Amino acid sequence: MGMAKPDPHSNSGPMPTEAELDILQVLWESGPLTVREAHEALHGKQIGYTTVLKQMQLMVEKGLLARNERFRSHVYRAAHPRERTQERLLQRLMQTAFSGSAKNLVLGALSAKPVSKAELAEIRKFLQDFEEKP
Amino acid sequence: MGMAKPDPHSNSGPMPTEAELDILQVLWESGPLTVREAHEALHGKQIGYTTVLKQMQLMVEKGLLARNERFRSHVYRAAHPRERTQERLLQRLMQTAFSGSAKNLVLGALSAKPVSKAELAEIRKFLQDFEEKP
DNA sequence: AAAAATCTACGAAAATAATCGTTGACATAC
DNA sequence: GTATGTCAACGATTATTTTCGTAGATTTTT
Repeated sequence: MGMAKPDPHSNSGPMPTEAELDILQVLWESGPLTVREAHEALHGKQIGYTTVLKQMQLMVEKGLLARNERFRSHVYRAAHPRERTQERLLQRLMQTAFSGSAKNLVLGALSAKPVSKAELAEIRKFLQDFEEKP
Repeated sequence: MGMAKPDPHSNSGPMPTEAELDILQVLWESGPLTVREAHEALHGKQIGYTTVLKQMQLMVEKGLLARNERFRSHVYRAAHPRERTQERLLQRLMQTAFSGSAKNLVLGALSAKPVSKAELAEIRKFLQDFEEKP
């Protein structure tokens, strides 16, 4: 029998798409926002206001965002904490591109972009805590 | 002025999609294959033969695969080494989900899946080499 | 050599993602 | 209170991805 692979999809809710991640990103960074505010935060992307609106409405249906309709301008927030979503995306990438190897993913990430000394130190500290309590 | 962000898209060729990665995966692992062989390697996915064929043909057009037509059954191979593609995918994920922070991505990966002691050791060794020559 | 199997090529459908215009409700400014 | 601006809702369009059926060429089996 083969090992059962962890399936990041089957967990609650769908994966965010590329465009959806742009929106989640600003919500994670700024906290709850109206559509207008989110649209402004995304102005670099050259996206129409109604596009962002529609996208955010769909994301509510998908369970990616939650919204408060108490005010005339609805206020949207990410339905899940950043870390949880990041983790699921990593699981998927680990499966689809790294054959499930966390080690290779980590090494790849370290090669993909220069990391500052301070950050390297943090990573090593984390590794240490990690080995101490298995 | 803001920093110019590295754009993993602008590099040569498009990013592989989800289904395309399944195919690349088997080619990276097994070396060059015919469509039939690739299809068999993918039998767990319940995909039709012509689907895989078409997919691989499109991937040649996109520059993701190369093929040798010398034989009746064309032989396909990945156009780029695994590491290169992995790196580009990581760059993208780092941008879209981690605000560009390699450190957070690495820490996330370490949390996302338990890593064996041996692998942790490898990672630490890599980190060490890394700090020595900056 | 006829029949069956195995390929590629091609077209097009189905599914998913991203985009925006228009409308009507409501609010604010005049 | 009429005009102007802002908003959510909805429908539709376009682009991209995934899927497969069918046809025609070539090889293999009988």
